[in-house]
Amino acid sequence: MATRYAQIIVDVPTMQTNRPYTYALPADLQGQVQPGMRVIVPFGHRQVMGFVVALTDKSDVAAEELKEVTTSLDLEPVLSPELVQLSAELAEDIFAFRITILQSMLPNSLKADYQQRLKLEKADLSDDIRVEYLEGQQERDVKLSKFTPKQWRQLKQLAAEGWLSIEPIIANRGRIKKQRAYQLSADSEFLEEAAGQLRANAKQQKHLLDFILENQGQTFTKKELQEMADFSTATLQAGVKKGWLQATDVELLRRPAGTAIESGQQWHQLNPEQEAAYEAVIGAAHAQTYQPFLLEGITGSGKTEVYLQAAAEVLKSGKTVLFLVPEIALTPQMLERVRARFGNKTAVLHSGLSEGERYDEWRRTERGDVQVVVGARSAVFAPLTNLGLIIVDEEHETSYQQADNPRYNARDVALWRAAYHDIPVILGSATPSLESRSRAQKGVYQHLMLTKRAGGAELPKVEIVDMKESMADQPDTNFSTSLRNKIQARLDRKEQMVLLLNRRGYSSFVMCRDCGFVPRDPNCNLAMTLHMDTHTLKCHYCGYQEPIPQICPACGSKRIRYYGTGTQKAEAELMDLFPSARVIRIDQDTTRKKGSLAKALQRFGQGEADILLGTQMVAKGLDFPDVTLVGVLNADTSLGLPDFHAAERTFQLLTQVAGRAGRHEAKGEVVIQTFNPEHYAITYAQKHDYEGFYRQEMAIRHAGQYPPYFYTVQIQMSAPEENQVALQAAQVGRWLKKRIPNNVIQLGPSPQPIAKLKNRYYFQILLKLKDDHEMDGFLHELADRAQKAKNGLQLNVIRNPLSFM
DNA sequence: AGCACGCCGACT
DNA sequence: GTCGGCGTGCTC
Repeated sequence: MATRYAQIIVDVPTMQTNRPYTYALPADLQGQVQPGMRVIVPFGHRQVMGFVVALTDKSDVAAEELKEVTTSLDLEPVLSPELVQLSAELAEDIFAFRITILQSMLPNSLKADYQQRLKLEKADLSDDIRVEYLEGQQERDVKLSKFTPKQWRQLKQLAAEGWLSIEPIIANRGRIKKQRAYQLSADSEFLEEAAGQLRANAKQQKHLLDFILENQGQTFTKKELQEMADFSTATLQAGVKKGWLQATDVELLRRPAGTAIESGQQWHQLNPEQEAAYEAVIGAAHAQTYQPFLLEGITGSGKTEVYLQAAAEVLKSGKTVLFLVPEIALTPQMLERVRARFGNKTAVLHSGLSEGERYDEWRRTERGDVQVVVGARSAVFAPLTNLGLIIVDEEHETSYQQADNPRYNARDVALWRAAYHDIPVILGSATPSLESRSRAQKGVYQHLMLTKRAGGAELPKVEIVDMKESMADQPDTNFSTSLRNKIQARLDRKEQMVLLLNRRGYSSFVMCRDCGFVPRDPNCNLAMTLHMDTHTLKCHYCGYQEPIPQICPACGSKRIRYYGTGTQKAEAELMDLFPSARVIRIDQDTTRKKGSLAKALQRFGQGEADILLGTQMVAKGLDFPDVTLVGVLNADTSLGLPDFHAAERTFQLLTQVAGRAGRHEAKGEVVIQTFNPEHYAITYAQKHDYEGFYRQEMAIRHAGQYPPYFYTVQIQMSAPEENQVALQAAQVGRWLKKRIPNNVIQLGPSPQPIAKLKNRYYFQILLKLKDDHEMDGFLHELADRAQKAKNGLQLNVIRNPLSFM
């Protein structure tokens, strides 16, 4: 088939260019360029990178208007036909630019790096210009942002006059790490002959020849050769000269640290419930049918064992497995468990990797060296072909939806990919999202239940402490009498504890007792959080910080007090109450450094501390056998958020953290401190009753016309000027109102709960729809029009947002 | 995103 | 008269 034209998505993320452009393929690229490859094309007045998304043999653009593809960046496609197709549908679905999706499917190392190569052409160019632009060199590569437009104008002028040349350079950002290697000759005759001719005292060379004869035809890196036989560089070079071996470069794959690569660890016997779940999944896998399963299993019921055994079975048939976990649960413990089963066949893709490591893991996957990919959100685009099973652990986690553009939800992408490959997908959770649970109810997903804890361990007893009473008795402490006693008992028995406080920092805000002044940050207008270690007030949204005021800036009073409690303050109080206790604190502030979280958890796991105190991080995916007490210092933080998800999030968090206690022989106990002891999210968590919570919350969602009874679309608008957004949001609101059918509910425009962020003001309109896509046409039109809006207005359309902050 | 085209103010 | 300010529109 003649493939003279290529449809190309260019690397220009704007509304107007969000479609394929047709290019002619020069003769030498025909048959070479394939869909899924990156190419360089002339676009407007410059060269840009683009993705080939299709090849055609005729064009609907007049031939004289067509330009030719300049060159190809790849010899093999970097994206499979599956991912190319996915990019189109996903872009449409989440109102994102297709180029942005295509880029996020690849590791950063494969992103185009645009540079300009400046080259001196006439030696007598004036010195100050040479210093300014070339740093005195003959040739220099610089990014466009290196100089101002005015400087570029001058450079172009100089180029036009022939002083220097400017040539665009587009390259991959990442470099493949190469290492010197040697391929040994396989010509026995030639080698024997060479051996015969050696001088008697050429010991080293004799040694080398013997080695080559033993390992004919194989390739070793230089490092390997030197480790095995201690050949000197000179000896090897002599060998190369004589043709005994050949020097080449091999790709060096950087392996992330922490690899116990011993596959085939002992498998656990499945209990009847696990067995049933396993069989259902395997049945669908063998039948090669698309089937989503909701695996609802209480904490400690052995969901992971079901995942791993189903995965193993699928691997046996030669297919591959994609295993998604929330970033926060991607702990060394978890990876260890997977690697122990699948060893070298595993690739890990997560944000803790360096760019190079990430690229290498991606390439191992792409080349077919691995059969299992474990990773967080972005791993859903792993270049696995021949998929046999997809697993989404903790499917309710909101971190599966990316917080900024493109706002894809990895769980939904996983479902898409499973449908594409006609394979099963397991959505697992102890506390499924209402959306998934209700789909299971309707039979869209097959519902699988695990109701028993592995090894017969019991669910921990949960005590609720009313903090209104505790505070009345002893207003100065965050630790109720009950919790204090239980902590002391654990310390006496040398058992471990986990304490959850869902707020980092020292206290939540600072207020003047006399005039009520609360310091707010100038960018977001939010109350700032106190950080005692650095003696600053910080905004947790934009990172702004300033020193703690000694006197009130508003009234001059010295009576400035701290309200609310963060992890820092709780830690201080803990040390005060239990001076002998060894405490490890984990939150964003203590674990910012790569690997520090892993280290902290490892220390706790080895019993180097009694108490693990932290934010949400302590609730997810950790499994420490010796933890017999879990304390939630304040269960209300997430309950009070202005978001209809608040109860769901609170219930999920409490259930999860409660599950950390008594996972093994030791019996566990949980204490939940709260100002809302009667709230159903808390009482159902106390009873470990997901189904009860589900029924009640569904009734509330039904009454309020919220998901999962309705789909939602959030139209988010922002601008640097408050009255500008307000004005334009009102305009958008009127525009929509005229167009929505009467079964669609429109709320707003209204200021967002966090109305100012990073010097921009936010407004939103919320649409509630029965049919997810019925407004798509208007919404695309709206996004298109907004692009042309003035006064710095930005408009985002967010389908089914998981948070309204 | 760039860059040209095009229409109004302060300068050799 | 012209240089250059940045609003508008297009890129196969």
